[in-house]
Amino acid sequence: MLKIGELSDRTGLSAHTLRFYEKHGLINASDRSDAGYRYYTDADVRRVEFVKTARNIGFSLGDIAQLLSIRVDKQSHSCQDVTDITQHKLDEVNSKIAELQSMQQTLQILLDSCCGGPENASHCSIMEALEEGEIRHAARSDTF
Amino acid sequence: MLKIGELSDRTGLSAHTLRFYEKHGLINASDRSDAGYRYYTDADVRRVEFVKTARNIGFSLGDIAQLLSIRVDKQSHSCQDVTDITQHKLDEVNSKIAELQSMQQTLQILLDSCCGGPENASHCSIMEALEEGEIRHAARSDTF
DNA sequence: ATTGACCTTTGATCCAACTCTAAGGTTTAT
DNA sequence: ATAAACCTTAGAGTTGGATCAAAGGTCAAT
Repeated sequence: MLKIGELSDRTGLSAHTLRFYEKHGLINASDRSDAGYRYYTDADVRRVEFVKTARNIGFSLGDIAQLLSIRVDKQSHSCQDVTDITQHKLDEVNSKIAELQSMQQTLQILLDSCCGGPENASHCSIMEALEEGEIRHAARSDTF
Repeated sequence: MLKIGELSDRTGLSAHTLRFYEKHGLINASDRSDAGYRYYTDADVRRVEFVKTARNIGFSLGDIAQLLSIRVDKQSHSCQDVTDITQHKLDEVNSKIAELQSMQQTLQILLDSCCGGPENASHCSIMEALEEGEIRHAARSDTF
């Protein structure tokens, strides 16, 4: 049985983060000491590693909660349940990429249009473009 | 002279947002009524439009503050000052894209590996991959 | 003069995913 | 027995960009 600090060492997640995940229902200590110390089993370690892997891929904590609920009862869930979550995430990622690529293009065009030199900015074409408006029609949501 | 609601109508930014931008030093009313009502000039409208354009491109409010300080005294700034900000933003966007593309690849591989059908998830290859760990080594920062 | 639309301010709330603090209790090794 | 290193909790703070609420003041038209 591991204490939280040992689980932290083993997984690379801080004790703070482990408690935070517990508060959000992702993990749980299998046992507690009389004084309330959390004690973790190997199964708990595997669960935390699962969470870590999913988080590294980019799943949100909400997604991970869903994946975990499938994990504990695989019999009652289908592969489609799993691919639905995965596909949804992929859709999110793809639309984010599209948005960023639109920004990227705009920024590159601006950079290409400007000398970037030590001349004063009175006739800087980037500043003029910003003044003009009408630079792009791409969607903007919450990027940065 | 426009009141804040009229400026809001004209720019499409809410009065809330305009006050918020003021609080963060991006804009300012040219005048105030005795009662404290904000009054805006055409020059103020142009400044707000500048902010809007820059924000649409993806610049942060901090970036925009820098661009605005160049805008009010172009003589004292060089094109390089402007391209520095723009290049920095482009770098940010590019690294974000790279990160998302890495997620995209991983998610696509997962999806390709799974039947996605109504079979129960006991041998779902996505679940197995998450269980295994060792899926990817890409950087993760704050995506989503 | 009264209605209704507008305006003012400060400060709270939201999102995600942590990250940290304060104030204290426990365990372990010497 | 005491000190170091650990653990506990509730709750606040962080980031960025808004968005809203409360409680009240003002303005234009009737």
